[in-house]
Amino acid sequence: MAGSTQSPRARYREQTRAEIKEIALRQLAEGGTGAVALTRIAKEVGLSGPALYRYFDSRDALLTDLIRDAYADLAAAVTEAAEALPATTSPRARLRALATACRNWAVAQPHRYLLIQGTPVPGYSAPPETVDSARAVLGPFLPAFDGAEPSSAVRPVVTQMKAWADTDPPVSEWVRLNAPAVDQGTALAGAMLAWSHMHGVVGLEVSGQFDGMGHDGGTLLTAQMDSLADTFGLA
Amino acid sequence: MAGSTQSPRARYREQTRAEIKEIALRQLAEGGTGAVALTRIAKEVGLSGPALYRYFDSRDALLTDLIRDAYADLAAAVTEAAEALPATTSPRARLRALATACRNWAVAQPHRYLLIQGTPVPGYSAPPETVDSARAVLGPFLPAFDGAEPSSAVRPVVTQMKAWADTDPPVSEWVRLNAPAVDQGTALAGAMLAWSHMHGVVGLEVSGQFDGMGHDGGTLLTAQMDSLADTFGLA
DNA sequence: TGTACATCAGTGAACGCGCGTTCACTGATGTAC
DNA sequence: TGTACATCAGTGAACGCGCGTTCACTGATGTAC
Repeated sequence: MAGSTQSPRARYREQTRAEIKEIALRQLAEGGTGAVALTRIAKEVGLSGPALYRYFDSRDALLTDLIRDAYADLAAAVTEAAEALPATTSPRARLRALATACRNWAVAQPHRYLLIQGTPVPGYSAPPETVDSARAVLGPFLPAFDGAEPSSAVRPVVTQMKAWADTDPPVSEWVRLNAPAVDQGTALAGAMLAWSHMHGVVGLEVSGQFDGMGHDGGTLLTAQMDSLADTFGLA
Repeated sequence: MAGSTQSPRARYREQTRAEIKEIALRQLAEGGTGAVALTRIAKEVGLSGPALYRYFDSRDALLTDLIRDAYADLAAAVTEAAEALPATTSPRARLRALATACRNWAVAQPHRYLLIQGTPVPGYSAPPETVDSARAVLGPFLPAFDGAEPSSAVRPVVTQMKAWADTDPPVSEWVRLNAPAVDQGTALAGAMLAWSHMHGVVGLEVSGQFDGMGHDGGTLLTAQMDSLADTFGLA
């Protein structure tokens, strides 16, 4: 809607911006953050170097955009997966489905996953909206812990998360919005553990640590989600 | 012993090599892999740029050394922790202790952890001995799964690991050496899961993702190890 | 509908930088007889 | 113990590179009256 009312100039501008980002992503995939170079991007788009500064204030601004996009994209993938679940889906199946959606996204585009979850880009500080995006990714996990009864092993985590929610109103609010009926400490602990499991598997997989092990990250992740469900006494 | 028979020249040489690496590590800590620059290292050691080539064939050779050292160091930390355990230590306590040793090492020197487990260095291919080092880190985890009875959640992983051991003799041999009495699939699955849990927590922690969450990686990791013990029915 | 002006995309030249690496060479330290 | 030679650490100059970014400028596209 906003798109169709755009002036031709603005539309063209958006198009070029998109093309620039696309090439930047390809460079990222090929050689990591350090390989994203304005000069070479310009050459590929068919522009002179300085022209890029009409579209991005600096190299950092471009990277920021890529990071923001990646977060939003991952969040969208998870949200979409959550919305595709029938209302009758068991918590266990929900965990599986969401975690798998995350992993699929990451494995399909490792460079983007590494961009947001990997080694922090040196000298670069993430925009504050990153926190919101991380929440958008994790939000759909929260309601899976409805009626959970955490085992003694994870109870310290529940306690710590409860304390966090109690002292950080936005967090508490976020949990309430996504999972109104669930104990806050339990929901947060569950989501936290799910996140950590996810990153454990995907992080290793994406860094190529499983290569030549005749071994599949999907099996590992599913198993971890299943035992997470067990740990929280979920159906 | 070998050290004391070294000629003065050789000793001096080793000393300079060590100094170079030390500075490289500091650069790594300050600005990531990309910040490791021979030119600046030389200046800090008080040598001219080309002189560094007497000590390392190239920048890549230096990085290789750093990676090898880091692996060896981490492996040593874990091994040491394993040897400090009394013979009567419960499997559960063993898992906790080893995982904590890993985490302590990583948290104390995040840049080195990121060097070996983080985003792969672009254009750099790891030396094959890396596999051995990874095994040295994971080896001490294997005997913890003596007498384990894996829950149904992780049984698919056990099956997959069993298949791996059956088709990869060196792996099978490695498991047998570290945990002769344990079912190979079970031991491998346990170590794999422990590794993944470890990386999940430490990877997020080291990338600063837990900042401002009033929340501690140690609690999370301990909880994960405890539930891993539960999942495998360990005492 | 035409004109005057403002906005915007894009250019080429230039700056300054630090990088990895090669080369021909010097002087000190070790080694063999 | 002395001498001849080989090895090694280190130097300064130089190469070529690509990088991010600034600047003054041109020409096209939009906008207001």
